[in-house]
Amino acid sequence: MVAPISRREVAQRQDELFHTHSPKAAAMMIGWTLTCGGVGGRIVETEAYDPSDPASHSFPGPTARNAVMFGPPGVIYVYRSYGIHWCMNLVCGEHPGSAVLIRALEPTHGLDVMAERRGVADPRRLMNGPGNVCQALGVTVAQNGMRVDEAPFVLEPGPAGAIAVGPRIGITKAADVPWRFGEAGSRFLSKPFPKL
DNA sequence: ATGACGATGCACT
DNA sequence: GTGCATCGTCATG
Repeated sequence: MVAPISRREVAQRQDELFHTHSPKAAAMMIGWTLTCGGVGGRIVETEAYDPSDPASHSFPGPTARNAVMFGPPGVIYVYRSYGIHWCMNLVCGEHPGSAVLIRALEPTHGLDVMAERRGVADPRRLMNGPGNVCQALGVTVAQNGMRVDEAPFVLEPGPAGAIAVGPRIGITKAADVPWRFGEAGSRFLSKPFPKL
């Protein structure tokens, strides 16, 4: 066991994260632990979005849906995907309209709860994709705009292995921008990273 | 009022 | 690998 990190240092690291340009923040977040209501795990896959990026929800400017992306950093932006799934981002960056999509977690907390919510038992399938992450954590639009550093959320730094980088998934615009990040070799990724 | 689209996941081949 | 469910959001009339 490692000595627990102080409350003050957590706040310091969070503040740094919240104010880092999203592609760098997305890489920094790998290995951090995210839970909601005591349920969650280690972040192993993220994607960065930025207002200058045609693939970003913030690209067209503020609307009712993306409003929280343009507010203060450190809050959760939740949107509905394909009419079915919820996906969550952490708003963070050097300027408004930047966020990091949480794509996959390695389950560490509340495995039983997640298995029931997801309807699957395999730990590798609990949070392997942004829609599944939200289903496992119980996150919906009801959490849109909530701070990630306050209940029911907990976000704490943690160690990570080598970081893999690649193109983002499921987008057609700016599909070549390498703003997908993950823990290399993790068994909990939504998809493997393309080899170099 | 209406239509096109999508930062997905799952069933199926 | 392909097909598709399903609906909020936004652009248009």
